[in-house]
Amino acid sequence: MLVPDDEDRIAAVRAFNRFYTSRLGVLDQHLLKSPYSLSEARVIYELANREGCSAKEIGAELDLDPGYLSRIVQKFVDDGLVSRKPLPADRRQHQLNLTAKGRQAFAKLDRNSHDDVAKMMRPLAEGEQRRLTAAMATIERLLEPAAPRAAAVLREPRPGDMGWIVQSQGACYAREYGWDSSFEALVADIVAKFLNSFDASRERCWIAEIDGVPVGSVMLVRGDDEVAKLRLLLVEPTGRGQGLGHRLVAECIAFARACGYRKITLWTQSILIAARKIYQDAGFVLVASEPHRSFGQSLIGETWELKL
Amino acid sequence: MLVPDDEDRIAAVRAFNRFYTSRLGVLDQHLLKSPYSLSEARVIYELANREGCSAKEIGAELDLDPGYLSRIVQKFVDDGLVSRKPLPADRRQHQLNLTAKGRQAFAKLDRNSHDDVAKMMRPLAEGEQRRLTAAMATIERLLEPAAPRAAAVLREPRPGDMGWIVQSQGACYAREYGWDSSFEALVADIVAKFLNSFDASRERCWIAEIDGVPVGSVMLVRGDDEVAKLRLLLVEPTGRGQGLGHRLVAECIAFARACGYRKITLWTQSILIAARKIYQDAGFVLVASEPHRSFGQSLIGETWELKL
DNA sequence: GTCGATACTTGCTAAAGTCAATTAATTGTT
DNA sequence: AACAATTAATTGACTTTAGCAAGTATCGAC
Repeated sequence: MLVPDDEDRIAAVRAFNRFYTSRLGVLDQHLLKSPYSLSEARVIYELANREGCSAKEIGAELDLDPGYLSRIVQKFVDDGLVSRKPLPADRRQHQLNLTAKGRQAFAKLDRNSHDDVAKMMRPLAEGEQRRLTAAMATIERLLEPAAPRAAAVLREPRPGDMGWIVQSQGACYAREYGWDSSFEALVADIVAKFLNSFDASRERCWIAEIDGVPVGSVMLVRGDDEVAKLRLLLVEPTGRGQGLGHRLVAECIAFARACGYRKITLWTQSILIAARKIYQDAGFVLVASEPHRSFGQSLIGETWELKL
Repeated sequence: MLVPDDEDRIAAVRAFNRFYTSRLGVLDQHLLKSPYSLSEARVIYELANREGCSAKEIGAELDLDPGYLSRIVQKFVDDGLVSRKPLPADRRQHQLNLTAKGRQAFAKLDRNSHDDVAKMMRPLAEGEQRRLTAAMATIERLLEPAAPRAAAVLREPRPGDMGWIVQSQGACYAREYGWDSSFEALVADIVAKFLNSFDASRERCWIAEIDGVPVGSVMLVRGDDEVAKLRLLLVEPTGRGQGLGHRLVAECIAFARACGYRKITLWTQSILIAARKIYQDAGFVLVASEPHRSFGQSLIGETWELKL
């Protein structure tokens, strides 16, 4: 069943399609002045990028009517852009290749297309260009069913990531549970302390990232020599549903074991169901629970432990 | 001059254009089975989304030949999809509107297009859909020449914004000046204190935002009853060059005046040329300067003051 | 060899789009 | 107010683009 959010996203995609249709139309305008139609240009492009392919291949790739394509190829042969030699293996097919003249024609089309795109990108600063291509790569990866989905990666924090943690925690818990700014302050305090008294041999932070965009985090910090604390576990909505929370916690546990801690503790709230489940699955057990009033809400705080 | 990186990005954009061309082609296939051509469908879409517009507007929007468009409209009128009534203000033009039948035709096209997009998105998890639409929004924002730089607005902070300040400061100063994480820690500390002991009557923070995306910030906090401190002024690269820094500082000064402070002080570094200029322009004067070693760098700290 | 499928070709046609000339109304100029 | 220039829309003549269907040669399986 579709919910309003789904509808919003569909509408957004359709708006983008309209936007990009006209954008591509603008870019194709150069072709109107060339002696080739859009289909012809696409055929030339395919020919330039495949050595000695058959008409069939091109037709399949560009989804062109075989009759229409046949005539296009015919015309190219007549104009001396394409050479056609019979394929010994199958004499119904021909091996098509661009001639020198054909490659020249391609080079011209290619240069025009290149320049058009370059012109479109010129007003953008380098950072903006990067964001543009990153966004395009994201779209391609998501919509290309053949391509593997972008895997989330866990990595060490980089400059700005601690701030990102504060931001995502502050925004998420305010949005989803109505917590007030004292929570964001608490998180800021935690990350400040982490940065200030960071002990690389016994403490660590991981950022989960998809397509170069952070979507989750967790921290393991020293309590005392025996006890580590797991803190600030969060996966943003965009990263949910692929086991990232589990991976982050698993990473913490593995690291804690390697460090020689005997126990991991953590403090969480009863209403955070998803997090609770992750802790449970990882072997944590609930050892204490008490109501408190914080972050503008009445909550039930819970302490969980995992013996290593 | 183009460097290899630029070329890579251009190639990436062109690859995306080819990819999305064929993707849009697939989506438009439904139209082949409808009684309307792509252009006709686009005209119907425009008519459905503008009340009583003229042929001229549509032609401009869709970049259609006036003769061709005239015939399309003619056909729609003949088929009873569109009503045409003369525009009193200019009798060369006509006001075009979809009739009930026309709206029905639109509804059908719209539904088909909607369903196609919905089908395309179905295999994606919710998080993936979010990333898809976010990526599309990024592309639109970057490429839309009409609103390339939407006007920046200054607003009060919202949940997550304090974290954003930490993130942007941490990332910017690391990238641009090589400052280490102790700086990000300092910022986290400052925002934590701000949130914890915030005095709404005498303290304030502003976020500069373009298109809903934060690009800058500043804070005015209480030193003592007479002296306010200006802190954490920053405009991200994407927001620079439009006087946002000046606006943020001006906002602080106005607020400080209204609060009855006698003086604003601030601490900055000699290497931050852009910020220095902003303070100078606003009337601040340099009152002290001393070298120090912080954030992994050798810096010259400066204290500036503005008497109110 | 026969049969069905495949790779293309050819003839025919319709749809889609362009161009130039025309009309009618509006705007700007002196 | 008269006149030229411009604009919105229309019309006729035309080309290009595209798609279908029937036809030909070849291939692969039995």
